[in-house]
Amino acid sequence: MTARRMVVTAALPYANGHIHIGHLVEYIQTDIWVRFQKLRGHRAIYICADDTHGTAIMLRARQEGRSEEELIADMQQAHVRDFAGFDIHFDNYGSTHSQENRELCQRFWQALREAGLVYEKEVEQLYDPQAQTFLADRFVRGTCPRCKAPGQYGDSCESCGATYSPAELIDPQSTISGARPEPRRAKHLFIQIEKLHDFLEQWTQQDEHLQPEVANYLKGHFLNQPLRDWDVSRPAPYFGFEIPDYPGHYWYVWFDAPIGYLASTWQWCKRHGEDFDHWWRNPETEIHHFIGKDITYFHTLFWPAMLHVAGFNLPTKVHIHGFLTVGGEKMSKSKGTFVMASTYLKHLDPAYLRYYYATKLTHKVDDLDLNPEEFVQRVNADLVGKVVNLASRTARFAHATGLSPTYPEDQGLFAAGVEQGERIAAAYEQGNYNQAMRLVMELADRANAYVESRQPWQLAKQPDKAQQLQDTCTVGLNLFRQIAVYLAPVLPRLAEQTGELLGEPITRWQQAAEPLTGTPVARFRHMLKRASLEQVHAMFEESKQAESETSSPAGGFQDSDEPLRQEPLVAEHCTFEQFTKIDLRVARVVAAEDVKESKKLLRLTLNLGGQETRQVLAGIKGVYRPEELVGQLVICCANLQPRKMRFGTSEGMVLAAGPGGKEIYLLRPDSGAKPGQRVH
RNA sequence: GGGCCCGUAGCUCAGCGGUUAGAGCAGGGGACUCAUAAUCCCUGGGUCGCAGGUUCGAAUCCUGCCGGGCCUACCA
Repeated sequence: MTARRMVVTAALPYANGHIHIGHLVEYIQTDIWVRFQKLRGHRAIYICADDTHGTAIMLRARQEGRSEEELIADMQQAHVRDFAGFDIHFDNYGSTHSQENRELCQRFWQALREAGLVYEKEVEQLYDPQAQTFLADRFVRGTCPRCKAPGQYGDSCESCGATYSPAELIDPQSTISGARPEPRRAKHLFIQIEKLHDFLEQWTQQDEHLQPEVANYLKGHFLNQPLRDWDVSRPAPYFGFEIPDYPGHYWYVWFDAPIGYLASTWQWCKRHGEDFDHWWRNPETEIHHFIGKDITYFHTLFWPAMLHVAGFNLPTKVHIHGFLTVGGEKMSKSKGTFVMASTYLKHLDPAYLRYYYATKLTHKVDDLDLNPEEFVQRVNADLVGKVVNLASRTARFAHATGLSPTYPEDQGLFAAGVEQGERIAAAYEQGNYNQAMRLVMELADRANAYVESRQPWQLAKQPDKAQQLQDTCTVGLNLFRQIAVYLAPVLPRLAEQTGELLGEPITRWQQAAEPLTGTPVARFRHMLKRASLEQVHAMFEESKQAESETSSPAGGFQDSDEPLRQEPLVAEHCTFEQFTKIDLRVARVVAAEDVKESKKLLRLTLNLGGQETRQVLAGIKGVYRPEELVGQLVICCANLQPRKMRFGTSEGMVLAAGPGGKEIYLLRPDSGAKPGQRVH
């Protein structure tokens, strides 16, 4: 087997937030892959960095009254600590705000210029005169020009799905300062990526650089039409690298972020006396990117295009994974399932999560579900019950004697395990960790059955069976060690403990094929505690509390100012007269049904007392089920102009708070209120 | 609106054109007691979302429908 050389990367975490268990899917997946490759004797380096540039960082630093550099340094420290807590080992963890990255950006830029792909164009963008910055679409909120829903983002309406430009919003507001943004024209630089269309068509569709579903997606969605030019510059103020030949403008964060992969590799090369070109400009070197499906576009179109033009290695493979759900649902801050890495570590062993993710990860883009009951049960049944138990039930008997001088007859179990090892390795290589874990557990099952059949606890009672006892334990411990080698990429600590128990560190895959004999066995020590559902729930509980504490104090309740930043207070007063024009009434939901064709709507029939009813189409399907609403009292606007919608006419609206999506909270009157009563 | 993915036992999933559809866990019965109430043996359970089509043969390929998730680029 010739040693391969590979650069392996995980996506660069953004320096605007902490690492959570969703992020960890990727970092653990990548860590397992790199550890596996190293164990197999290949030269693989795990490269990552903090992604530090962009408007969001600039604004946050401003808000916290410190420099961007301070902010990103702190965040990097936190990230590195979180990763280390999960045994995620990077060969180099850099930052996109590094000298190496600046130089490399310059190199890419020059190549793009020389290829004639860069041109200047004037664009109109909203500008916040108070914060003195241009506003990305998501920093602008206003009323949808089509359906008049308030509080919509600058690019599209969550309520009716309309898309538009931020300039078309009614009463737009900056979510940063609350000021009314004004359209301003500014010059930007664009890259004509369409000129590389043929190259990208080829690269994405050939040689399995991408999973088939991803290749299809790109083909059907982007490559079937001209590729739009990519806006890669941002006018000052912006936190990033200023473009040397275009003063006052900065590279857009997505331009310099992937270049950070190279910059971080370069740092590693400098520290180890390696030749950078050897790692990034050499057809023998494999480049593997692990990313989430949300950033597919950047890594499969822009990024190969940039590498191609600048003359660096193209990715050998982009491994794309899905998102984490918890209990079948999106992670939610209010439910406490949005768990930070540091919170997890306070309650549970990192090995649990590494193993659990491994049992769920495949080469596909599918989402991965963390089911709390299954999590506990899997970890306990597989790791504690089957694997660690093997050592636990044999090591004690072998402590006094050590292992037998020659490897005993074992009914071919060890040899079968060696053979299984090739299947396990293939599964790891393909990213089918779930399959690898299943194959390993088969071995553990067989090993436990072996111990059961030899009954070492009976042998121990009979002095004349000492040799049989030693032989049985020698087999049991060697089978255990074989498993520990196969699990080493997932469970590095277990591999270490196994090395200590049997006196030989685990460093090579090949060790699984070389039984240990005649060596001492150390005193057995617990390797892994059992997990409990209570711990998992305690973790969720703390995650809930953490959410409300993150914000600035207001009175004794410490409510977050996040909602206000999302939807700033309306500056203009309304007169009492204006207020009374809105006829708000208590109403009872007398019927509720699903509007099948719609993603969001429920059809509610409201009774306002007596025979007075209103049919209302409410966008609350994602949160409320029809049956739970029937009979409930709500507040409705009774004199709202009826509105024709695709599924019928809506004759009013029910009042609710929250930004939308899963966060919708219906207003309900206190007990005693009667349908038809007016709200004053 | 367009697109991508998924829908197989209670749960998580494997199988993706060829013998009576599999695994782990959960459930039921038994054994054992060395081990972190761990382990071992036996066992019940599925019209492979629905409807058509292609084929000697379909969970597996094609079409449509239903249900779920996600994406929809100058957003990070």
